[in-house]
Amino acid sequence: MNDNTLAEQIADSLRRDILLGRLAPGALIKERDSSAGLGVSRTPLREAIRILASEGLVTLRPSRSPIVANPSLKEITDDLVVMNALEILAARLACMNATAGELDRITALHEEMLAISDTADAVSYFEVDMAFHRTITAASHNLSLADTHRSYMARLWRPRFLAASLRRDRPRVLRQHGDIVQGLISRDMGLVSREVESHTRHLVTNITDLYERHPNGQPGETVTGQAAMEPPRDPALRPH
Amino acid sequence: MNDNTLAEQIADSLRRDILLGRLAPGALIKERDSSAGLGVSRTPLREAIRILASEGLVTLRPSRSPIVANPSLKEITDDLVVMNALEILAARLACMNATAGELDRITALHEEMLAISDTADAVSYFEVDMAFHRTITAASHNLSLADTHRSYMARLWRPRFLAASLRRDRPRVLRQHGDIVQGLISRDMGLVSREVESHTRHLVTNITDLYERHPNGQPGETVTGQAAMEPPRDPALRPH
DNA sequence: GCAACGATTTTGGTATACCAAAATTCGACG
DNA sequence: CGTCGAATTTTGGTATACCAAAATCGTTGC
Repeated sequence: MNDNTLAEQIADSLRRDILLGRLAPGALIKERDSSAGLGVSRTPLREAIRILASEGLVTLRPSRSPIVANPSLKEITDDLVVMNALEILAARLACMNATAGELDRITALHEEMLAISDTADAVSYFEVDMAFHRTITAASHNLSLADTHRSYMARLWRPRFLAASLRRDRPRVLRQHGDIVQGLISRDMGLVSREVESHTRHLVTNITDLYERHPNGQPGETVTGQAAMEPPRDPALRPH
Repeated sequence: MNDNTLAEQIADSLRRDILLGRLAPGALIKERDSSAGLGVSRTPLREAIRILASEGLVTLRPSRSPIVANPSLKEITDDLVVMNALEILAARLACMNATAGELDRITALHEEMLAISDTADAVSYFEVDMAFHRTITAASHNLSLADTHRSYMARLWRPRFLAASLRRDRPRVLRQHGDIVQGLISRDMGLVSREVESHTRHLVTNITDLYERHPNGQPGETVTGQAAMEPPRDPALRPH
């Protein structure tokens, strides 16, 4: 059998459907229908739904069908505030704990992002953006922090993706990333804190703008393009 | 039937067993045996185990029995670092957002703690301590932050409880709590940040001491006394 | 017409049965 | 006496069946 359990595969599949907009916010996820649609039984589908609920992508209601989460702007902003604090902490810890190899990987991702910024589509561009932030978090050498941060990244995936699609902002983002890289390499905790904070502040502004243009439901239609879109990995189980 | 689902009740029960030390760190939780022992079927027990795993109290291993988590000192310290950041953020937000009523509740809890500090047993004392910190987090008016913080409180419950049992530290803890209350009331974000940080630093020291005296497994035997011990509520489902 | 009520259907929650890895046991062989 | 390996047992993963709330819809009485 496959190395992953069925429930995890289903969670991955549903997560893609939600994040790419194929499952609209507020849509019902009936256990019988969905499991039949995927050709599996209800048991692993139920488990998958709980996984997604713990990531904030699905809302559980007592004795009622789970629905695709439809967070309000306040909830998204609240999540961003928390993720901001986690990223600042991660960056500061990375200043202290990152190995030379990790700094190289971060630098390489930044340079790749610079290289493709003119030509890449939103999807490929965003993939590198995600990898950049995730690598910094990993360099903190704090597994709990990395897990929690990953969870917030997942639930903020869609708003972040939409914001990253604003091509006019790419120069600023790249400049800030460059400053963060500089701060990490020189192990300047004050600098990285300021830059991460500023980075998030712009993100909040952009997402607020987008949200006010498309108050509820789908800001922008289904994400098309390559199906090889990186589905965020579910939080790794920690083998203590 | 009861208002809570069976899986949640099982999770509550297992959580109490783990946190009070009735289930030793590293102990196997076999699905068949445990479910039979509780007189329920495997399905809700499985779900309960996933809940506890998401709280970090149980470790899942592929195709092997789940075991009670047995975190290393580094993992506990890592968790404390994250919780510290979350508490600082919560306290700063509470400075901005707390209502007068919430500040009153926080003050009342602090005064209750002062009143019972000489007479109370470890369990009752710790209950108030938990409530104090949880109320501050709630006053941040950021639900995600409160949930995430609650999760870290849960997984750090046992080390925190053992540290709080050190009676010699109570005067310092009470003084720091008083400073935090003052900072909140005067909405002085700098003050509360410093005090929360210092609070956590002492906690890390105490837990490190305890851990080095009892490296693995049980530092201190099963918690006895009243069975009415507050079992931490599982993270509330957020009705968006 | 319409509102209140009850039968039917739908749906999540739980129990049970089955399957396939993984662990264990025990005997054959060196 | 030790070691390797196959049969057996144990155990987590999955499918299916059953139950009880909740929602839906049709009916009835006003």
